[in-house]
Amino acid sequence: MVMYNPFVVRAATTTDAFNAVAEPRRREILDLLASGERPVGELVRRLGMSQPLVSKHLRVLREVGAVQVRGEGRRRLYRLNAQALKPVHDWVRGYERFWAQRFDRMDDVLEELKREEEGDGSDG
Amino acid sequence: MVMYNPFVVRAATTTDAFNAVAEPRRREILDLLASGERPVGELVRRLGMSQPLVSKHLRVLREVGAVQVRGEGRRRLYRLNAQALKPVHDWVRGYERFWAQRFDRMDDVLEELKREEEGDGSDG
DNA sequence: ATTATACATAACCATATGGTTATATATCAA
DNA sequence: TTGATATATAACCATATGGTTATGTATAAT
Repeated sequence: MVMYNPFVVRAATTTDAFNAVAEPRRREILDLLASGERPVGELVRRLGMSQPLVSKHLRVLREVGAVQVRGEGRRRLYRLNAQALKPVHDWVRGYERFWAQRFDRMDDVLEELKREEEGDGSDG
Repeated sequence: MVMYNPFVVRAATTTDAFNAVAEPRRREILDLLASGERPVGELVRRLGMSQPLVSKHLRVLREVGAVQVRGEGRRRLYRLNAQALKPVHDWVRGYERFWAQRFDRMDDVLEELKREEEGDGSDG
């Protein structure tokens, strides 16, 4: 009879690449930085979010290493550090075979289609 | 002078594959289901989490389509539906080139190593 | 020295989240 | 019918999160 401690220190969730990337606006930021180093102000303008919000998201991204900063005058230039996203890539790549498989095994494809047609009927 | 509405209906965050996958225990569940259909009880035993918690996570996974259920007697058999993870795969794949590049451009590799050595020094 | 710009932080708020315990519901066994 | 098993839900709680409006801090411009 295992006891499940309540409220035990919850592992901070924003502290890994998966969570950093879970937030759509952060993905937007990364997508923008993918084309090159950018100052905060430009992100603000191009993404249409408030400056503090952009800064907050950038902080999260910085903390997981997905971006790096460099000060230039009064501006801060952020650049992508894609290495930090590799864990996500690696993990999800493990599932590649599942959608590749569909083209290998015809009967699975048919089963799949049949199921999709029926709907899963599992809600409620 | 754009006004940023406060507290405008926040897009439910658990409602897409990215967020479903951001939670480590949900990844564990998926990883387990990758090897085949499993009843809830087995997930509970193998993962050592409480039954209600597993059910809750399964619900989230179900809602984003990452798993599907099938009732068999009093048990509910869950199986992976990896298709739902494809958006994550597709997105992160866009960044592949960044770590592939490291082997193409030697000077970038060296720069990268130097930076890693120094730490990013961007905190505070 | 003063003002303006660019950005980061702080303080705050409503809501979402992960977890718990207790309970309801459906099936199987006696 | 009664009881046990398997799972889902409800109710609840502490904390994390995304967002806001100030405000602080460093650099540039006057």
